[in-house]
Amino acid sequence: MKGERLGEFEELVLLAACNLHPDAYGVSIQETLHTQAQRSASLGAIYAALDRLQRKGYVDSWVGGATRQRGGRRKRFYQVTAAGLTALAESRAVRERLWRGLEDLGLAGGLAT
Amino acid sequence: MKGERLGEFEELVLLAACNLHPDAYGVSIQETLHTQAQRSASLGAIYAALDRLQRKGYVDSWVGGATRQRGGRRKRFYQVTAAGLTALAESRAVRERLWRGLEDLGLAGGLAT
DNA sequence: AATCATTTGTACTACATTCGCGAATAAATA
DNA sequence: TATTTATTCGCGAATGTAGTACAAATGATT
Repeated sequence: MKGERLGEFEELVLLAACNLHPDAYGVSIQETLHTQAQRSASLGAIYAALDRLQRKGYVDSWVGGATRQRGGRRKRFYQVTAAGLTALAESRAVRERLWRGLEDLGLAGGLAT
Repeated sequence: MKGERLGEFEELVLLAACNLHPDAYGVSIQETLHTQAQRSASLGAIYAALDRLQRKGYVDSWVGGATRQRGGRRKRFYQVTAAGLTALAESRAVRERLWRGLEDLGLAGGLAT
C-alpha cells in the first residue's frame, strides 16, 4: 500500500469529522464544511473521501441505530483514529514550517522584486 | 476553466517557491521540498505542478540567462503572484479555523470516547 | 574552431489516485 | 406504499507521480 497521503479535500473532511465528534456522518460533515470552511461539496464527494480515509486507516465507522425521526435511513458515523490525528498534525506541521520560513524572510506583505 | 483550487502538492510547491524567492526553479524547489518538507518528489511532478499553477495565475515564469557553471541548460525561474499568495493565505486560514475548533473542544491529546 | 562528451535543467508521456457530481439505491416511519 | 433521510455507485475531470526524452550550456578532444 502506498496511499497514505492526505489529499486537500480529505484533509478538510478529516478536520470536520474531528470537529463534529462524536456526531460525524455524511450530512453533518457537509454542513460543517459549508459553514466553517465556505466549501460546498456534494454528498457523493464526501462519502468518497470518507471511503478513502477509512481505507487509509484514518477513520473508523459504524452504523448507528434508528431514530424517532419521520423517515430516514440509519446513519453511518465516523470517528477519526489516532493515525488520522497524526497525519493531520504532520501535514499541518510541514506547512507551518514553510510559512515560518516566509515570515523570516519578511514577505508578509507580498513578494518584493 | 473551473480549476482555481490548490491541490495538496501544488500548495507545497507554491510555498517552496515563496521561500526560495527570487531563486525558485525546478531543481531548487525539489531540494527545498526535500529538506524543508521531508517530501521527495520527482522533477516531472514538480514541473507538472508548476504548469498548473501558472495556468491558474498563481505563478509567473521566465527563463534566466546562462551562467558560468560547467554545463547546464538555462533555468526557468518562477515567482509567486499576488493571487498565489492570496490563495495560499486563504487555504491556510480555512484550516486554521478548523483547528481552532478542535482546540476549543479540548481534543489536543486525542479523541475521547 | 568544430565537434563531442558531460552536465544541468526542462518538457513530454503515460498511468494511478483523488475529486466531485448526479443518479440510483436503501431503510426508516407515518 | 408514499415520503423522508441517508448512503452507495458510476463516471468524467483534475491532480499526483515516475520515467524518459529532449535541450542547451561548457570543457575537452582533435
